[in-house]
Amino acid sequence: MQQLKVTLRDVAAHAGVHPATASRALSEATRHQVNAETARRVVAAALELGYEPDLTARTLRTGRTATAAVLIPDLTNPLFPPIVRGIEDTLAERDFTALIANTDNDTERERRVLRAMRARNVDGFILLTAHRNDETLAALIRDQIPVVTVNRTASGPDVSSVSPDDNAGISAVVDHLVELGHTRIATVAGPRTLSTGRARYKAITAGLRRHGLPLPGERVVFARAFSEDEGRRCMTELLADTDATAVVAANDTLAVGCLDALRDSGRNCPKDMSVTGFNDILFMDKLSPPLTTVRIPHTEMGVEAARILLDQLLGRTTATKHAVLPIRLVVRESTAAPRR
Amino acid sequence: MQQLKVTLRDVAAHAGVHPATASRALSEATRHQVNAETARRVVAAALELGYEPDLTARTLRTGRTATAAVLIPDLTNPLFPPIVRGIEDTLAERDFTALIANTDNDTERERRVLRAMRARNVDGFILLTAHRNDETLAALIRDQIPVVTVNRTASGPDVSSVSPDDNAGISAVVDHLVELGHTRIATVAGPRTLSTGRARYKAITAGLRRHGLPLPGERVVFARAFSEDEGRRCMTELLADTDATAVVAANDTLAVGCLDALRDSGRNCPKDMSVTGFNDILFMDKLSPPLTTVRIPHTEMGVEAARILLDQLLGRTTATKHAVLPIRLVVRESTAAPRR
DNA sequence: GCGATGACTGCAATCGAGTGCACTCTGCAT
DNA sequence: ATGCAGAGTGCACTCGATTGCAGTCATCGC
Repeated sequence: MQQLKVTLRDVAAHAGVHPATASRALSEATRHQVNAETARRVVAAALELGYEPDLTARTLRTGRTATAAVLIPDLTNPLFPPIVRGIEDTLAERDFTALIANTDNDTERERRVLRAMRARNVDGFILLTAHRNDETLAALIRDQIPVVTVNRTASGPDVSSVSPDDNAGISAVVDHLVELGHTRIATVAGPRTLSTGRARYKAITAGLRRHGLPLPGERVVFARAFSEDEGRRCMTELLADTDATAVVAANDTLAVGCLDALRDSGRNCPKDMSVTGFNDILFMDKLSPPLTTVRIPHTEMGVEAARILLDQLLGRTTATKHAVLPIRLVVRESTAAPRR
Repeated sequence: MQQLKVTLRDVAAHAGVHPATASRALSEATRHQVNAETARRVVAAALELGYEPDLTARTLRTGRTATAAVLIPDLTNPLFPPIVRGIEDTLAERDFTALIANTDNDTERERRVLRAMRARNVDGFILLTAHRNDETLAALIRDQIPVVTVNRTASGPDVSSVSPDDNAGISAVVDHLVELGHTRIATVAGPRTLSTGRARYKAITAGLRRHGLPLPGERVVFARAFSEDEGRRCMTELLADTDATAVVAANDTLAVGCLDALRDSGRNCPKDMSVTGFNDILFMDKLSPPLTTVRIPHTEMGVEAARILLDQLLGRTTATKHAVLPIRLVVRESTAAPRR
């Protein structure tokens, strides 16, 4: 008959020592303060009783929770689950837990989440929600709480970050389209308040310039969010008045909306218009047509972010680190040579 | 200059009362024990200082964490994120938090997760991982910890559950196919160790029988897992020797694999073979062809599960409850009348 | 005028683990 | 023999909020 809750005192009693001694014997760091034979007895007793230290009590005493908060815009967006898994699995290796919260890009909600997380004494934060002037981020830095941003970065403060190589990705896309013979290339750009939106937009202008190609204003539409609806709206707007033969969307979700708009307008992709995405989220290979896009290492990004955070939490380093992970162009059937 | 950590003693001092009084004044349930004017002063002080009670300390004392563990097979499976969001949002309304963990359908991993969760003193569990003889579930029930299973159920013990109406869903699918003129209907069934696999398989045999149609052994293949690979394998196996004109897959993921296998074999869906899925996960409307499937109320399932758990945790009831949520057949383009 | 009732409030213990400090005891050097 | 170092333990307090119990004080009834 296993007891419902085995406490340190139980273990100590069972081993015939004081709880303090038992505590020291059970912790790797303090074991040397205890006689080897005593330590052995305590460990044996702990094992026999099935002792699991109460994390709550430990936290109250030490102030550390072995927990990291993960703030994401919306778990339902297929970009995030693989990243979150990478984070969770990596944290778990060190017996850390992730607390996930969705902000829906809503400032008010984000504030609430932040308070809730801090009331829970989380040790650090992983933000997939950073925007250009991020008050959450600023608050964390002010209070010296370890943070890592993933995918998106913020301007200003020096914070560890993990992001895909936006520049290389967009460059590859542009090169690919130019190689196919496109010269009139348009873009559905992401929101300028998000680093991914800005970085990719800049990369497009740079990429086209490199090939001596222009990007006139009428070939650029900025989405107000990374959503299918916005993709559809932007594409429709472009279609109203453009001679472009290809559209570079700032991410897959926008690209999916673009494909919808093309279909609705009776146009064919890729015959009438090539479309590209970014991220290569789930099922992009199953669309009609399968989407040419830029594959980013989703899980790896999560893994790397968790590693960086753990390095800070375990005190192995305090230096900020910026990881830029390699991408790969995945050519599928949404891109083809322009008609004539 | 805000203090880094405002404690109850600070609030008490600021209001000129004892911490015990402050505690009582701040809790809805004990406020009546305190003089109204005193309570007002305490509340004002708390507000002014920006006091947030330390959840860790509260937990240590009360044994309640306001936390629910959510065990899912794999967050990366698009079926789960919407359910999890429903859970999280509903828990948040009562200031509860969800702790999410992935088990990958691996017993060993599940055991580890269970221990970790219990060390964290979670108040209750929501299991999306239940299988027929579930030892995790059994352990929780033995220790009288509140549990709700979602999507899948377990055999045996009486546990609260939330599931889609598998029976009605498959019935609707069968009716739809029969109406289109199909008489030779095959199935890629789910694993028999999972309730969803069994229930839907039974529903198919029942549905066909209702129409006086047979389901001979050569028209049934059981998948070993709900994966695309298994869908592909099962469909290939069926194609080797069948005169069926339609395939009912036990869920969308299997159906996606079926579509792949059909394409690989040079066949056309729906002309050569109709295919149906179950769940209507993300992007099923964007496949080629868009998948006819059964839409289940993902988010609602999560919401309902969280509600049931909260009812138990807040002591509003101890009765188990079985919610079966309504489904809706979504006819798209992967089903059509059989060729001739 | 005195006891009783009840409304408030404070005291002190508690939850379980961790840790600074002090104490004991052994072994060794002077 | 005395002193000292150092290993090993135990004591007691801490973390912050909650709560059973007891104490204070005012009010009311008789």
